[in-house]
Amino acid sequence: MLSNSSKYAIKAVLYLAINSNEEKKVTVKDISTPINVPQAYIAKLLQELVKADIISSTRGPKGGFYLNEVNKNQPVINILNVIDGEKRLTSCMLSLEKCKEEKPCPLHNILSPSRKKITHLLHLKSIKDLATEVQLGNAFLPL
Amino acid sequence: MLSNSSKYAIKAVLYLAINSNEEKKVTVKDISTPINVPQAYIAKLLQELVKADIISSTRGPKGGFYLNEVNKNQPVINILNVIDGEKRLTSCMLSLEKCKEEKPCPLHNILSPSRKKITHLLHLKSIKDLATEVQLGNAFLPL
DNA sequence: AATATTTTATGATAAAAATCATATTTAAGA
DNA sequence: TCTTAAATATGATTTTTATCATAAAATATT
Repeated sequence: MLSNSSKYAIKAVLYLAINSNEEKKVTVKDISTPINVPQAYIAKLLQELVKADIISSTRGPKGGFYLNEVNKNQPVINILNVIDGEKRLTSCMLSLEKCKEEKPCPLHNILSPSRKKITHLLHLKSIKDLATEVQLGNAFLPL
Repeated sequence: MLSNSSKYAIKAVLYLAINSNEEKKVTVKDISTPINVPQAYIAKLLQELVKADIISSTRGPKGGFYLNEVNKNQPVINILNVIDGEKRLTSCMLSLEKCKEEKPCPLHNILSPSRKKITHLLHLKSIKDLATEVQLGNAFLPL
């Protein structure tokens, strides 16, 4: 459903949402262990996320990654769009170029409502929303 | 969402559902062009599907691939389970080993109902059901 | 029985995704 | 201003997925 990369990215962003802010930055080393993703790999993903303005960073000593208020209020789908591309969740399930509402493939008719609901929810929910669920104990991020 | 292989497999099986039966078999050559999948690739997939009893075949002259009544009445999800494995659509969206209903990840809570609906519908709908939609003109299989 | 046509079994190659490694740049603090 | 700690840029390697190729086995037809 999602690529490994975007799963890692979501975990990292949620970790930052919960454990960082402008005053308390997190280094790539300190994020890699708790989210259980190889350091060199997550480093690369974090760089992409910074470039796309999903997360923030500063270099040098006392530097690191963090989420500011704007970052936190972004919809979760932004992460997926940057890492996996916009089409991953919305393109035709049979990869038919001409599959449209008016000319749907056989799977389209059946599954389109559920798929739309998924992308809608990912637009609706912000990074902060998910982080709050974790902080309230309604959701978990084990290894 | 689905692998290339399972997309191809679904297209091939639907093609057979519409264009074959015990008396009218279809060769790998005759299926590859209309579904727009490389011949050598679809050949391999068809072999897997035969082995898993999703489709039927006979060798030699006048041989080919076809769907019998049992084949046609199988749920569509059988194709996906054979080609992509059962976990592709059901495993945790963050690949957390311990993500369960009682200990859900943040995406789980939000998206689980929609995901369950998708797998439920794929269980519910048979290959014949989808083929019928195409034959009635309610769905299409363009390139 | 011989031949031709088809699937089947097996594996080679190419492309993409995932993973690892490191030199360069930036900024804080002594 | 020097040193150190951090991100950034870049690219190499490995693994997985997708694609291609072909010899062997089976079966219908002559």
